[in-house]
Amino acid sequence: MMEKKRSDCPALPPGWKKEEVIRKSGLSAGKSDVYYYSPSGKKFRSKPQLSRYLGNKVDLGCFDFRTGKMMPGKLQKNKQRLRHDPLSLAKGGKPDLNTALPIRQTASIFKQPVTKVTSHPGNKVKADLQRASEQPRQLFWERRLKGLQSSDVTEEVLRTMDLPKGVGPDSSDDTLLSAIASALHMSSAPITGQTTVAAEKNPAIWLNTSQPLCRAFTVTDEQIREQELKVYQARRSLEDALMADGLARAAENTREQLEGKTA
DNA sequence: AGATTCGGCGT
DNA sequence: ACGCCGAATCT
Repeated sequence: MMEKKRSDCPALPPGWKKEEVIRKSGLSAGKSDVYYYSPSGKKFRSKPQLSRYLGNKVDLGCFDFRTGKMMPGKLQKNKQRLRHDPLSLAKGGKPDLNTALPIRQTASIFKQPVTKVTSHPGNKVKADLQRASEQPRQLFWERRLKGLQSSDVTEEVLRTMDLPKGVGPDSSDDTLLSAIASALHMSSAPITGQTTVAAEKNPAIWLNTSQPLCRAFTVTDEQIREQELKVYQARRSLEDALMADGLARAAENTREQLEGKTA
């Protein structure tokens, strides 16, 4: 069989090969596709894929995927946006070519950028742990959560719960539920709701922004017991499901082994 | 199953 | 016009 021509690629670490194949038929006949092969033989068919794999090893900022050469003067748009609007990367943006900070993969519904710590002695980034909680918040910031809903795997929207009446310009149950969940995520302090009645009359002055926009509530022992029961039951059914799955897998394995021996 | 190949979406 | 990647097709 005819070996494909894979050439060395000087712009990449030793051992990497480049291949160009011409399309033979179809509407795009005559065009070509470029592939790269790692020293271990893995195939790469795009720059983002290559970048993901190489990580910080090689800066592909000015690497031209098609030609396989470094092109001084190819980097600009990505960098400018990064300086001016770092958070846009947290949303949709480009698959950053390893110039962007990673986003913390936590359960919080807010994307939390990782703090880049350098070795500069004078660097005081996050020297005091208070800073995170001292950051100013918008009044009514919960409104941004409006319309967010949780759903299960079948995309059935989960029923919201009955909640104490809201305070402020938006008091729909779904927003309030999100606000409470967020409050639980973002602070280890107790979540009490708004404790001063004044907040209802003039929220702009009396609102406690680290508490969700609802009247103060108290959680009774009875409610705690109900919730404990729910968690217990959920754990039981999960345990059952895992057990059943384990047995099914075991049965499957032994069946395959028997078939292998008799074949 | 894995490799190859072209279509076609998004920019 | 082209990069990128899904998926049909081939081995």
